[in-house]
Amino acid sequence: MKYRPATLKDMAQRLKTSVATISRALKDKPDISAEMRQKVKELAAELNYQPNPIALSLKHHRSKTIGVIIPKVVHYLFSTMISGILEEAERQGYSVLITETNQQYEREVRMVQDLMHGKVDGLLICFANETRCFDHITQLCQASLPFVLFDKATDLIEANKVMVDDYDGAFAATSHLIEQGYQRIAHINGAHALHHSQARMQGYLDALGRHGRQPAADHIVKAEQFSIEEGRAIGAHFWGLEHRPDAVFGIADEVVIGVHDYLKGRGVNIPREFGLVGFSDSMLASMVDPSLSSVYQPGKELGRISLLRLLELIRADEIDLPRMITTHVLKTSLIIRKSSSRLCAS
Amino acid sequence: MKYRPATLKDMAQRLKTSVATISRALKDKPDISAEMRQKVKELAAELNYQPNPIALSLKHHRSKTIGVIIPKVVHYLFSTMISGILEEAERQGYSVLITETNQQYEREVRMVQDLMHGKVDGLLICFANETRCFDHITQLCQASLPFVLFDKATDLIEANKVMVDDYDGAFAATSHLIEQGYQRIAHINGAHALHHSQARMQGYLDALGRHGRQPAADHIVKAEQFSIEEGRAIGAHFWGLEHRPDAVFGIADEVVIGVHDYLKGRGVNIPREFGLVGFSDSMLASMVDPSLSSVYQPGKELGRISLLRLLELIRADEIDLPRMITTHVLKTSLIIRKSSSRLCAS
DNA sequence: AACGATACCGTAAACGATTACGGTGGAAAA
DNA sequence: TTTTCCACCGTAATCGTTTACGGTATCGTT
Repeated sequence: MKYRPATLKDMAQRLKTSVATISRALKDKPDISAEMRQKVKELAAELNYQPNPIALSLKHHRSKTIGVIIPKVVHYLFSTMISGILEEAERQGYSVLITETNQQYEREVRMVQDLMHGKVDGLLICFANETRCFDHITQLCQASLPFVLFDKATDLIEANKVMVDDYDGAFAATSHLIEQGYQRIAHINGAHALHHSQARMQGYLDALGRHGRQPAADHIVKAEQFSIEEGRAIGAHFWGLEHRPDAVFGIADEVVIGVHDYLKGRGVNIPREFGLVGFSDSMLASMVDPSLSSVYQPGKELGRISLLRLLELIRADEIDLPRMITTHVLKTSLIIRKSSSRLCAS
Repeated sequence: MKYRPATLKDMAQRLKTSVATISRALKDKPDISAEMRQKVKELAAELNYQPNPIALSLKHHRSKTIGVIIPKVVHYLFSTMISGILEEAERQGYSVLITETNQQYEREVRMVQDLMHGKVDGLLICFANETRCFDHITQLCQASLPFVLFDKATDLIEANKVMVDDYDGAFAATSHLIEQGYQRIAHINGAHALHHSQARMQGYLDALGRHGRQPAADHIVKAEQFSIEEGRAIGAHFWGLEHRPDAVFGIADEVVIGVHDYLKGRGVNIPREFGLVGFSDSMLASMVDPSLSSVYQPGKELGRISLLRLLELIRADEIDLPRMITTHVLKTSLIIRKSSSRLCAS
């Protein structure tokens, strides 16, 4: 026999009154006698009454739920961002619906469309690496559903964004390698359509440029999966070059650790013969030996800020304020470890 | 000017008919002329009509959403389980609401109670380490909301569970250390109220027992946070003992890696002087040097199975089938790496 | 005594969808 | 011509809440 949670109607019948009275008594609205108010509250407590959130959603046109679309869950930075989102969402009284695209564009589109039609009050989107076309985001705008692009975004579209300062982080990382005396600094980057790939590449180039350098063409390679495995292959590529680089700044820790692992296997001395700097400061960075220098991204903060920005948009809609489009940029910081500390190590 | 998604009513007005006709036309129910059906479908396509999921939830008393309560998101095994849940949920047409307890009992209780009242059709719960009292689960039963305990559970309560074979994994790990010739095998375990701590401890003890051994009292320590930091302290503890152990089997990779790190810092040779086996086969295990042997847990599969079991319960409720209480146990497997391979390494 | 004010409570519409039921029209059967 | 029957469509209830509005009783006022 299935238990059914108590409703206003149930209580109205028990007290031989109307649902309106019950509702007002519980919400301390006027026009209710003290006596009635008490009876209702006692009954509500006895039945452990809780207003049905679905009925409320239908009435108020808001579900107090936001959706998160993210490429991967099993990923240090992404899960950290999720954690930041969850923490702040709980504080703000919102539930969080999470979907994982697995870096597939087609799933990303499907998930946006699925969440668009009333299930959530707003969307937090982190693009898949594959994503090149942004029609699904245009649809979102047309549906006037509030959303924020976080971490991964693009310049090709005008929208609210919360990101880390990729350019600055890359610039700092490359400058650091230069200061440590490395001469031929290579770069591993990603898909060009994504803002952060582009920005990190630019930071790398500008840091070199400031010192009057230019990278060799084959010293810049584009990663696809960003896996450790792929990193090993890239390491082999670099090591096999005639004009071999003596350092690498890579766009993601995993792929740099792959290079790290390959070089270690070849008996290359890190950091003396070869310098390495990654991006993200994942948990792995401090665990590999020699430990990997990396650009720290404030993942939790990024999640938190993204959610807060989304709630701003949602609340602005509720009171019919005009929407402002902003881009938040969070500072990165370079964590220097052994893999690039040639001067101290010598 | 806020855009409002199209409703049945909107379409009824445009076509000068009733909402009932629209609804039936779209769902290919009888009693609708072919002509009308086509007109409706064309309009629906034009307006990009999607039924409001909230209205459907209210009508059908089910939200097609399940809730997941998990201790941590930034955690290899947990996030892997989440990924498994998400993948299968999408396949089954369910949305997933995720909350993070941060290992705090009080938040776990709050989240169960929050999700209990209609927001979700069922709950997937992984206990926090702190959890000793199970009144909130009792409440869940009373509310007759379907739920499944996964990974972390307890024998103190009768409920549907999906877990890995902790006992077997611990037994295999300890037996392996014995075979490798280690003499004084210590153990790091966790809170006793949790099933998996208990089972792993028992597997450890039984494996020793089968070889006629008994652990020294100070060779079994209880971890609290399961952090790398705590592991270092535990490593120091073991190393400082008069009757020092020569191997450790620990209940979680992180804490064992802490020991690993401490010993490495002391210049201890792993695996020759000291053997190590962890539990979970986290990403770290293969990355540390020497690599850490660990008991692999099929996290993704565990998430998948848990979700499928929950849906079974939900669907049984819908057609008023009696509920069966079951416990699923998934096999673990020992991944042997360098940290315990003394025989090969010699 | 008649009227107005106040306190208290019920009725009903609304949110968006589904669905049992009733009604209307026209064509075929009697 | 009348009855029957089917095709087609609308009305209304329902899910659980909120809330504008209307109604009634009781009191005090003139």
